[in-house]
Amino acid sequence: MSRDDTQTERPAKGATIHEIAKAAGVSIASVSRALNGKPGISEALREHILQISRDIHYQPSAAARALIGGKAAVVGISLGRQDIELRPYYILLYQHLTLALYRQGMVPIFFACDQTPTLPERAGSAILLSDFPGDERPGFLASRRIPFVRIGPPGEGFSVAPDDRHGIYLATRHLIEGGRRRIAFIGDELGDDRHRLQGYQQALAEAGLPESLIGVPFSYDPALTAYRYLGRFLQPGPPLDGLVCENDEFARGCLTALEDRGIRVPEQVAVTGFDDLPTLAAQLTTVRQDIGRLAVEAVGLLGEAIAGARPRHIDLPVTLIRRQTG
Amino acid sequence: MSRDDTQTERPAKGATIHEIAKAAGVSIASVSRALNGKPGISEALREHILQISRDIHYQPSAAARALIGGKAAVVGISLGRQDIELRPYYILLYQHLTLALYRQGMVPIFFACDQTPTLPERAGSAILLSDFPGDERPGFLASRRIPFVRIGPPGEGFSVAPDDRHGIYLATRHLIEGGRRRIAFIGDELGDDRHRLQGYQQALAEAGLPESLIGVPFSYDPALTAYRYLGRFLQPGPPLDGLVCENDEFARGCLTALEDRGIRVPEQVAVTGFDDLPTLAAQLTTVRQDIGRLAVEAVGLLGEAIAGARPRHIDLPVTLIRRQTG
DNA sequence: TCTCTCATGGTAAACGTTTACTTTGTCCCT
DNA sequence: AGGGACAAAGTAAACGTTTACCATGAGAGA
Repeated sequence: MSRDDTQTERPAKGATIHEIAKAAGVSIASVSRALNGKPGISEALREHILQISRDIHYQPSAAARALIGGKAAVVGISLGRQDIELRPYYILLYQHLTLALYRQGMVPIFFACDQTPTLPERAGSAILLSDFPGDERPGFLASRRIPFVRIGPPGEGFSVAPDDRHGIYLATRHLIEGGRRRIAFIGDELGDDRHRLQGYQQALAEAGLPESLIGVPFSYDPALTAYRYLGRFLQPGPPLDGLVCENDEFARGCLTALEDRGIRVPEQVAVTGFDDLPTLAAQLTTVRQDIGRLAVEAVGLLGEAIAGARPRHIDLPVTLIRRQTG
Repeated sequence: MSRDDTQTERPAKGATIHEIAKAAGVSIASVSRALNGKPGISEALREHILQISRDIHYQPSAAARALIGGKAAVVGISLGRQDIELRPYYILLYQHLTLALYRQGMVPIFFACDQTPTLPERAGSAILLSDFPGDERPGFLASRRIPFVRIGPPGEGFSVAPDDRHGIYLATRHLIEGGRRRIAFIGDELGDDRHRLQGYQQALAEAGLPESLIGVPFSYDPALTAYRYLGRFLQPGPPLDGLVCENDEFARGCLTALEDRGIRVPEQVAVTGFDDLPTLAAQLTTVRQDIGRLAVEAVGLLGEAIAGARPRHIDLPVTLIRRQTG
């Protein structure tokens, strides 16, 4: 949770199922059926009700649902690769998702990636985190007809993601405009961040500069890994003057490695991160993404998925935050 | 969430206010009044009702309370020190707490340490994580008459914690029994883990061995910090044959540092951790604590605190897990 | 044309509390 | 002794859903 987040512990009072019913001129039972994608209602009426509920910003009451004990309110959150599912970025995302779901009257339960096959037993819908190439979860959920939303790049079904590629492009461009000419990219070629590498490549190509990739595998301790990988790279002296890191943790590891070698930042080497995590990015020039918004959009899409709307992707804007390191 | 956790997405159905009423031969209104310390009921009857509710292990449904409109169902989780609140251990704890609370029909919302003064506006009770010496939160909450539970060492009010001291004692004893004689402790003297140092000291004292403390401050990247601190310590060659680490992350950093210097584990140096985090402790000899149980006990105590029972502390058992590193 | 069947939509109960309102009964004052 | 005041306890409504069950009407088979 960002520290200045205005938390609402209950859905704002207002719009109930009864008001939708009144506005639509139907009974509350029909509204409930429409909202939960239950059968026994005509497609036309469902659409009509959905539209009204959108118009009046209807928010289901978590308390009422919990009281009943229905399973519609349970959302499985399927974590991604086991090695990175506890990174600060995901933690923040879990928290925001929890809050966003609660505001919609839903309850999250967490599933490790390899536990996901058991998800349908417990949850009525799902949010998939950090999908990766070859990820079997979307297919699995689709085959079980479980409504779900991916947090990741456009593809089949519902999805939402920050504009990774553009974010890194911005950071790289920023370094280039600052006069840097030997810019390396620190990142993992695999995983759900593969679009970030493309942003780096695009910016360099446009400027006619050579690429230099330092592949750092994700792990439980990204900062330490980056520290060691960069350390090896720096052996012969600094062959570079700019470092575009795929996330803030890599950037922190790089900063520490540079500091331990007496290399001045940003005079000798400029460093940028990605995410703008509150606890990590203190002085870091980085690309900010709005995790709170990401969570809200994901939950919104989930509502659409449950109601059976047409799949779509939402791309979230990112902004370059200039601080001391570049 | 541990991967084999049997999750229940709904609160277990249990005794309700109606059953108490029937057992006591009174109306539910009287039961409610007794339970909430409201006036309009005789002291004798109140006592009687309280006794019965205790006997049948009554747990109020926070969902129902939330429906009515109170904030009784909202539990503020006050995070600890800002620099460590995103560590994997706490993440796991958040997740388990969230689940345990849902099972009681309660909803957690998160407060950063410095946000905690605003907690009473939103939540009816609280769980305090990682209290530290000089922590003002318990006093603050007590003065506002907010029921709360600390996750930490015994003291005033309700609290629950794993037996930190004994766990480290076990690990240290294990190394001593394995023939190690120059055993260092890697940890932060501050924070809520200060009891772990004591366990180390006790074991060494009993064996008549000298202490050697490597102070490593907590931070967003414990593994990297440990790596660097241990690195300095190792300069003149390995002056030690055992490393007792205060947590698994420190241990991982130490293992990496040793590996980078070609020091063999466990032949030359044995290493132990603490927590047994699923993603970190693969081959690590470590002390396991049951985070799921910790969360459940914390929520149970919170129920007692709300009902106005007598404060108590719960000490949770820990076990030594022997793997390859020691 | 009369029923039988379905699809559709409505009615109302249930979930577990809190609380405003009502009833009962006791005690005291005149 | 009659009535007013007050404490103690009960009754029932309300919170916002979900869902089992019932009602309606249209189309179809006879």
